[in-house]
Amino acid sequence: MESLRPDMFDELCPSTLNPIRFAGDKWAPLVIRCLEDGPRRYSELRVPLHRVTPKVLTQSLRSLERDGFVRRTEYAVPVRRVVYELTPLGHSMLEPMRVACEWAADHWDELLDARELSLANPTDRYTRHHGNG
Amino acid sequence: MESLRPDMFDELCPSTLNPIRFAGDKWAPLVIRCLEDGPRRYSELRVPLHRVTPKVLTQSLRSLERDGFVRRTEYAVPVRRVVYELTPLGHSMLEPMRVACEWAADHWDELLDARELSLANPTDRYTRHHGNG
DNA sequence: AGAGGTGGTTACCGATCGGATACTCACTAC
DNA sequence: GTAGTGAGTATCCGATCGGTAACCACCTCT
Repeated sequence: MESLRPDMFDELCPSTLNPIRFAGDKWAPLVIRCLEDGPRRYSELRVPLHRVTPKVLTQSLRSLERDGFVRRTEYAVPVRRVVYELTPLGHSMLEPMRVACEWAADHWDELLDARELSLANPTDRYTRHHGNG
Repeated sequence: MESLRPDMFDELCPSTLNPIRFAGDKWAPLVIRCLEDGPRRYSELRVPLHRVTPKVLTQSLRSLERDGFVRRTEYAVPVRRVVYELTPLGHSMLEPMRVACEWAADHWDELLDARELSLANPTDRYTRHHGNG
């Protein structure tokens, strides 16, 4: 299993633009993708998710744990070590996520074009009554 | 094309529990499903979405329009009539939404069980140090 | 002229979300 | 006994979200 690259998510569009969201909060889908290939330590997750503060990452992990997508295991020896891994339920999310990613790959540009277009021509819908019509 | 029933969404779980979210805001996926079978008027949408206030519904529709999922068409005669319909891009969302709904149908109970279980046994993770051990 | 319908808008409000910054506790290695 | 590491917490803050309540412009029908 390869280690997670720091630029794993650098190419992604900001998630506020994301038209499809899974499992709770903003970062949860990215966390799930990090765990796709096997268990990871907290500090490992922080590498690709370097823009997420520890508080927020913990929140996200706790929420995923509560929902049964992720299992948290703590080892105390020889040094403190906490690993997170997908449960079967978590794995089952990968399929719909894959479909959604495929959708995004196919249609992302259309969406962005629509946004730019609507920014360029704001619909001036209810200002008609200012005229003398 | 059948008219939309008022109880169309009554059986749905509150959307805060929804592990999969599409296209922007809270109500957007429901709006898309309302438009699945063809164009609908604003007042038609308000029937199944009777728990959504006009402000919020309008916001949702505007956002879907900006993103190119929905087309808004206004007719002034003989009475004011505004219809909303899915664009091809909007239609293309139905497929990933279907997959996500299938996922939910198959795994919803697991998720709810996990939640109840974690509510019943809150993980008392960092209170160990209160003891004498 | 007034009632009613259609498709909204505006102002306000509380809750939640995500982020910034700083701090902590347990443990190990030196 | 001090420094470092791993895995977080604590506190504060601003922005956004969703909701309530009230209002509005336009049209048609009677």
